[in-house]
Amino acid sequence: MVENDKQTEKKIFEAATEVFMEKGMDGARMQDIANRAGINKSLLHYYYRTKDRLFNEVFEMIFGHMLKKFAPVFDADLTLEEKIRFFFREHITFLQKNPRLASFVLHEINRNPERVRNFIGRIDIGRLWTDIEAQHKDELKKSNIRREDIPQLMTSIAAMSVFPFAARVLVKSILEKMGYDFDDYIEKRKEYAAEFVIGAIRKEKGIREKA
Amino acid sequence: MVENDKQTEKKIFEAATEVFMEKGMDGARMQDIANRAGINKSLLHYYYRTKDRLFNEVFEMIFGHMLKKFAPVFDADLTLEEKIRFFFREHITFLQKNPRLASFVLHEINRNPERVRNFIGRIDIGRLWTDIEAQHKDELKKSNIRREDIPQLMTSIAAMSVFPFAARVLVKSILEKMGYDFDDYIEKRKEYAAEFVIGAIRKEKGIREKA
DNA sequence: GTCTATAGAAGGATAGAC
DNA sequence: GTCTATCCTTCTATAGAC
Repeated sequence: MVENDKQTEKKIFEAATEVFMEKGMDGARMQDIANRAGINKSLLHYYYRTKDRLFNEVFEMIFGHMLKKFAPVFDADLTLEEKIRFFFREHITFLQKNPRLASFVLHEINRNPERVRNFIGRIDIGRLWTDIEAQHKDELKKSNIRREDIPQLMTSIAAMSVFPFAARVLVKSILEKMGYDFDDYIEKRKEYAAEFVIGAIRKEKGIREKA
Repeated sequence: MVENDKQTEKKIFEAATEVFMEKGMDGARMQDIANRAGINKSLLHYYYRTKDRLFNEVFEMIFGHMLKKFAPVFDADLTLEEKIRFFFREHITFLQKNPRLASFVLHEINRNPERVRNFIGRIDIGRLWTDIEAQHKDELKKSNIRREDIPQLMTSIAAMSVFPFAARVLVKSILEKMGYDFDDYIEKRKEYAAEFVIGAIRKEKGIREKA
C-alpha cells in the first residue's frame, strides 16, 4: 500500500526524532526507535539503510528548523528594538515547545563539527550580515556599535534565549530549590531578555557620550 | 609498587577525563581510555570497577570544579559592578582553558537529571542567595532590581559567559566565515560581557526613573 | 512492505597467569 | 599491579519467508 508507505516512513522519522533528541546519537538505540514507532527493527533499515543516515536526516531537519527561526530577524521591516522584542518572543516560545532541542543541537554540533560546516557552507551569511548592517546603519551608529561588536551582540542575544534551555535541568533545579517556578521564569524571560539587551545597547551610547 | 599505583590511577583518570569530555559518556569507549592512558583495558576495571563509576568520578570532579569557579562571586568584598567584571574575566578565562567543558557538562546534565539534583542537594543555595541579596541590597534597589528578577539576572550572566563555548563550533564557523577570529572574539568578550550586563542593569534604573 | 531469525561485530567485564 | 585470553551481552545490519 502506497498510503501506508508514507505513514510508516513518517512514523519512523517522528519516533527517531524523539529518541535522538532524548538520548543523542550515541545513546539512541534502533530498538527504541522501532518500539516507539510500533514497528519492527528491520523496517528501520528498509527505509533508512543505516542508523547514521536516519540520524542525519533527523539532524538536518531539526537544525534547519532552528536556523529558520532566525530568519525573520533578517528581513522583517522593523526597527532594531522591535526586532529584538520580536525575536525573543518568538524564539523563546519556540524553545518552550521543544525543550530538548537546544541541548541536543549543541551536543551534536560539537560531537561532529563537519556537519555544521557543511550546513553553514550552504548559507550566504555574508549577505545576511550586510543586510543587518544596512538595515540598521543609523541605529547602530546612534548606539555606538562598531562593526567588530556585531558578533558580540549577536551571540549575546542568542545566549539570552538559548542558555536557559541548554542548561534546563540545572537552572530548573536551582530555581525550584529557591521557590521559583521554571515555566513562569521562562514566560517572564520573553520580555526580560528583550529589555535587558535593549538596555545594554542604549548604555553603549550613554557611556561614550559622557566620556 | 605503591608509587606506580598512584601514577597509574592518575593516568587513567586523566585519560578518562579527556575521552569523556570529547565523546560524552555514551560515545566514550573503555578501549580508547586504555589506549590514551597507555595501559591495558583490564586495568581500568581493576581501579574503577565499571565504566559508570569511572564516569561518575570524572563528572563529579569536573562539575565541582566548574561550580567552584562561581564561589568568588558570593564572598568577594567587591561592589556589584566589580564582581561582574571579576566574574567574566575569571570565568571566560577558565572556559578558554577548558573549551569542551561547557558542552560536556550541559549534555551530561540533561542526560541524567538525577546526578544534578544530588549535587545541588549538597549545596546550601538558600544561603548563597541571601548572601548576595544582603551584600548588594542597596545596589539592587538603586538599579530597581526586584527579588523576582534575580534568577533572570543570574542566568543572563551565566549565559553571556557559557554560550560561546557551548555553541563553540557553530559560533566559530560563522565568525570565521565572516573574517573574524574566534580566539580574538573570546578575548574581547571578557570585557564586552561585563559592560553589556552593567549597561543592562543601569538601564533598569534609567527607564523607571523616566516613567 | 513487513516480519522472524540470525549473522557479525563491538564493547564492557571477568578469570587467571605472572 | 599488570597483562592475555575470553566470556557474555548488546547492538547494528542483513537474509529470506510471507
